[in-house]
Amino acid sequence: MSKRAARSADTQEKLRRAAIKVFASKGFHETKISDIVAVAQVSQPAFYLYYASKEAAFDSLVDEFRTALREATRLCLISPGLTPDDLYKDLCLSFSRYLTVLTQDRDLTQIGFFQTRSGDATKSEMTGWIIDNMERERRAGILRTDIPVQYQAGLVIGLLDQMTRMAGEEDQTEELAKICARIFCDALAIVKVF
Amino acid sequence: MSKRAARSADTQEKLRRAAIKVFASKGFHETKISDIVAVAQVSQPAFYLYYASKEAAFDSLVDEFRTALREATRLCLISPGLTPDDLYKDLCLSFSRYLTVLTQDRDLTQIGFFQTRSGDATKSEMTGWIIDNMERERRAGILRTDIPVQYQAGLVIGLLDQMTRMAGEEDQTEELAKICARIFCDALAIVKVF
Amino acid sequence: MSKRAARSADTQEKLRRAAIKVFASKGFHETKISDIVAVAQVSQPAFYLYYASKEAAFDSLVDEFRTALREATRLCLISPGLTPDDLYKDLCLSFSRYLTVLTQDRDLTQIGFFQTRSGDATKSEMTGWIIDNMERERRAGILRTDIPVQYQAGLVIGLLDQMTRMAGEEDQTEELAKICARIFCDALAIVKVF
Amino acid sequence: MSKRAARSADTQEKLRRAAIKVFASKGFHETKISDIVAVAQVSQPAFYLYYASKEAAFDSLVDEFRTALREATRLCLISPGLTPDDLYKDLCLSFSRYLTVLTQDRDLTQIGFFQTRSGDATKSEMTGWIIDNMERERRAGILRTDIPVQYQAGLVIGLLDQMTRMAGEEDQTEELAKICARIFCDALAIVKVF
DNA sequence: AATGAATGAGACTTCATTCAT
DNA sequence: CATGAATGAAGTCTCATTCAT
Repeated sequence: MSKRAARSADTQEKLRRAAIKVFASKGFHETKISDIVAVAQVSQPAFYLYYASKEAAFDSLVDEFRTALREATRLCLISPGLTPDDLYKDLCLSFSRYLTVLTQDRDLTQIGFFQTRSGDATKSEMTGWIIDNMERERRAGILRTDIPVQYQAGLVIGLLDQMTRMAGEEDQTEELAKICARIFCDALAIVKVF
Repeated sequence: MSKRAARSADTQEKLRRAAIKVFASKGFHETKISDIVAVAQVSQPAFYLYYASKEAAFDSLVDEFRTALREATRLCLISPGLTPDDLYKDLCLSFSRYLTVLTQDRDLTQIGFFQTRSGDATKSEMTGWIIDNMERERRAGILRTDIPVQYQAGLVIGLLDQMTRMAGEEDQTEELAKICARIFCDALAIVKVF
Repeated sequence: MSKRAARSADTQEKLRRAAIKVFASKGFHETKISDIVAVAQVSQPAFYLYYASKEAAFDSLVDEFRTALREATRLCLISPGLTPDDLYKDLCLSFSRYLTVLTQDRDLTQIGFFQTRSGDATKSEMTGWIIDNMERERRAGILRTDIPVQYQAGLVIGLLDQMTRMAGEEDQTEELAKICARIFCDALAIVKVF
Repeated sequence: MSKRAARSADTQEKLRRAAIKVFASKGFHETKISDIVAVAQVSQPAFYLYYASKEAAFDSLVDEFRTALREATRLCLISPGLTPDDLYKDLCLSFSRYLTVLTQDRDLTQIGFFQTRSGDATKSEMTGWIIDNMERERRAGILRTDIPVQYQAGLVIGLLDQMTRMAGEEDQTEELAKICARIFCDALAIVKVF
C-alpha cells in the first residue's frame, strides 16, 4: 500500500470511528457533520470524500451492524435431538454470540439497534430471521407450541435488548448468556433443563 | 366555562392531538411546528400560546404517558400468599393493565415508549419501579432468586415492549396478557402454574 | 387593505425590485440571495416568503417580461391593404411598442431578453410568434417572398436586439422605431416606401 | 518535439476541446472543473498545469474566438468604386467569411458570441470594428447616410447573430451569405442591386 | 385569543484550488 | 508531467420562534 493509500485509509477509518461515536451519542438528527469531522480531525469536505451524505454515512453504519447480526443469527439454529444438557450449552453459545455482537461495539449497537428509526427496522428484520429458525426448531420438537412463534421470537429479542442495555462495561457476556439460556429454557423450550 | 374558555380549550386539544399524531409518526426532529399546526388547523403562533416550545410540547406528552404507566405499575404489586391459580389471574390482570396503557393510544406510546430519547428514559425509570415491586415479591417468595432482579425486571419490560409492537389493530389485550403471564410464571416465578 | 397586508405588499415589491436589479447586473449565478435581500433591506428568510427559490424568483421575472413581449407582438399584425404611407406608420407604431417594452425597464429586459439562458428561449419563442404574423402578412402580399420567413423574423429580432442595446438613457423610442420601420420596408416589404 | 512534449501537447489539446465542449453546453458558471477533466479524461490537477484558473481557461477560449472574428472583419472592407454586381459579390464573400467563422465551431461560437458576459463584450468590440469599416464605406458613397452608422453596424451584427442561430447542421453558409448580402443591399447600401 | 409576517441562527453541501507523492 | 487526497470559503435553504396587528 502506497503512502497515499495508507493515509487515505487512515482518514476513512478516522471518519468512520468518529461517525460511529457521534451518531451513537447524539442520534442522527442532532449530529452535525461538523461534529464528526471535528472528532475525526479532518476538514468538512473530507467527509464527502468518503460518504455521499450524512444519511449515507448513517446507513452504511447501520448496514455494518445488521450484517454482523445476520451472521450471528445464521449460526444460532438449534440442532434437533440434543440432550437437555447439550441444548442448554448450545443456547448459551448462541446467546453468547448475540451478546458479543451487541456489546462489542456499544456505539455501533446504539446506532443499529437502539435508535428508533434504524433500530426498529433492524429488530423487525431480525424477528423474521428468528422466526425462520424457530419454525424449524418447533418442528424439531424443541419449542413449546402453545405460544405463537412470533411472540417467542419477540421474547428473544426483548431479552437481548434488555440484556444488552444492562450489560455494563466489563465483559459479562458469559454470565448474561447463561441467564438468557435459562429463561429461554424455562419460558420457551419443551424440555426443562433444571 | 365561558365561550371563550371553551374555544381556547378546543384549540389546545386540537394542538395536543395534532402534536401526538405528528410526533408519533415523524419523531421529534423531523416534526416541524408547521406540520403540527397544519394538522390542528390553527396558526403557528397559536402553538406558542399553549406550549413554551417544541421541546416542551414533546415533553408534556411524554409526561402524560409516563404518568399512566406509573399508575399501572403501582397497581401491579403481587400480594403474597396467593394460590398458584390466583397468582396467574393476578398476573393476567397486571399485564392486561400494562398492555391497555401501551395500546390504547399507539401514538402516545410511540412517543413515550418507543422513540429513542424519551423511550429509553421511560424504560429506565420503569425498570426502577418494577425492581421495587419485585424486591418485595422476591422477599414474599414469589420470584426465583437465582436470577438478579434487574434482569427479571428487564425481561418484563422486554416482554411488554415486544408484545406492544406485535399487538395488531384489534384488541388482543387479554390474549397477550395471558401469554405474558404464562411466560412470567415459567421464567420468573417459583411456583409453576401449569 | 389592512396595515399588515400593505406592509406585506411593500416587502414583496421591494424584493421584486431588488431581484430585478441584482439579477440584471450580475446574472443568475453571480447573484446571491444575500445580495437581493441586502438591496431590499429585508432578512434572508423573507425572500423565501415570496419566492420558492432563487430559480423560481428568476423565472417569475422572465415570465413577467415575456408576457409583456407577447402582448406587444399580438398587437403588431399588419393589416392588409394599407397604402405605403399607412404601412410605414403602422410599422413605426409596432416597433415603437416593441421598443417601449424593451426599454422601459432595462433591468427586466436584461433578464428576459439578454441573459443567455432565458434570453435565448425568449427570442426563440418570439421568433415563433413573429413567424405566425409574417405568414399572414406574406399571404396578404406585404412581405417579399424570396427570403424565407424565418430569416425575416430573425432580422426583426436581430434589429430589435441591437436597437435596444443602442438605445441610450433618454427616450429615443420614436426615432429608433422610425429607423427600424425604414429598414423593415427596404429589406423585407414589397412596397417600397421611399 | 520530444515524446514528453507531445504527450503534454496532447493533454493540453484534450483539455482545450473538453473545455470548449462543456463551457458551450453548460455556460461558465454551471461548468465544473470536474466536468471538464472528466470529458478530457485527465485528473483535476492536470487542468491547472495548463490553465491558471477556470476563468483563465474560459477567457483564453473567448480570445481565440475573437481573434478569428477580428481577422474576418479586417478582410471585409468594401473597396470603393465597385459595380453593383461586384459589390454584391463582395458582400457575399464578406458574409460568407463571417458565417464560416461563426459556424465552423459552434461550441466556440457559443462561448465567444452567445454567452451573455463574453458575447456582449465581443459584439460590442465587433461593433466598433464594423463602424470603422462603415465610416470609410460611407465616405466612399457606398452606404446610405440617413441612418447613423452605429445602427447600420448593429443591423449587420443582429443579422449575423440571427443567421448563425438559424444555420442548421449542414453547411448553408453560401445560401445564408446571399440572403445577408441581399438584405444588406436593400437596407443599407445606396446602390440597389436588384 | 389569534395570526400573517418576519427573522436569527445554522446545517448541509459544493467547488475551485492546492499539497504531497 | 501527473494525480489522489485534502481543504477554505461560500451559498441556498430551513425552522423554531417572536412581533405587530
